[in-house]
Amino acid sequence: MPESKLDDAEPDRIGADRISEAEHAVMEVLWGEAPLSANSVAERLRDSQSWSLATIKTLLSRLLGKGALAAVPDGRRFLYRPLIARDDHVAGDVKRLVDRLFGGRFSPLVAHLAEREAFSPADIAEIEALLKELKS
Amino acid sequence: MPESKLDDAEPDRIGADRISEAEHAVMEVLWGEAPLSANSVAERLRDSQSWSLATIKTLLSRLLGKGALAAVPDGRRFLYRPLIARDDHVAGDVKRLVDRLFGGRFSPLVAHLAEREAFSPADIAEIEALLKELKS
DNA sequence: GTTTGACGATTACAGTTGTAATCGAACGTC
DNA sequence: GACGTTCGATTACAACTGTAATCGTCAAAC
Repeated sequence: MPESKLDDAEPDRIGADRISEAEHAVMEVLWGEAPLSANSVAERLRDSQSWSLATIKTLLSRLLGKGALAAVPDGRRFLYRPLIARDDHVAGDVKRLVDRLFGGRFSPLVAHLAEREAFSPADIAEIEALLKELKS
Repeated sequence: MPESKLDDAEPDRIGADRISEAEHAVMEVLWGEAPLSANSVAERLRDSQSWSLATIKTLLSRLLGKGALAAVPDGRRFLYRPLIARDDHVAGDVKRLVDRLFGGRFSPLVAHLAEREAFSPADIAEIEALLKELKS
């Protein structure tokens, strides 16, 4: 039998692994600016988190292991760069939540938001504009 | 100083603990029908999950520990009943996701959904109806 | 009344996550 | 060229999760 195309049957495709919350914070930095050294990532995180440099390096390693990052050598260190698009990752997370909480349907999520008064009038206007564009 | 109103400063309020994915499946059953014995919960889950009864009992215990369930004695066993409202739990989960992925703002989430073509025309109509009601 | 089930409680155990300390190799400094 | 510094890599370790097996006890059936 001929070798499969790298399409669906391959479970270890890029970005397949889950990204944890702490890891996400690291990805967020690199989605904003890349490639960066471990130190630079740490600098960018200094305000929002109080992690030791060691912790951040652990997270970078794990993200490498998960295939979420690439590391290109730069002298004796590495520069890290995201391998997965932020948008794809976000879509996956949102989908998992919607599957779990809303039976896989998206509009009940919006209904939920509406009911819980999460929308300001400005939000509503914004969303209506979005929808209008979708319809056109 | 007078005791705080049970408002924001109290971290160990009901439902404070995170509910994991497997636990959520159990809660889902009990949100649909309660109180139920461990066995009944297992029956309701037999289709969707392939967990041993022991596993489900573990999950029930953990949910008890987290304060998400109450167990009322019924003869020599217990009947379990949710202590947290599904809607509140969902709201918490959604909020965490929105905080993590969309800077805490909800409309970007809707924008994301719109961009990723998650909405059918029927969805769009539904959401527009929702928004119209919100404005009224 | 002793065996057999049915229950909850306790214990198990590997994988993930949060959070690091430590190790070993290379680099720059004096 | 020995010495501290700087990296990544390895190891650590507790909490949480997924997934059970086992234990002790009470009740039902003989």
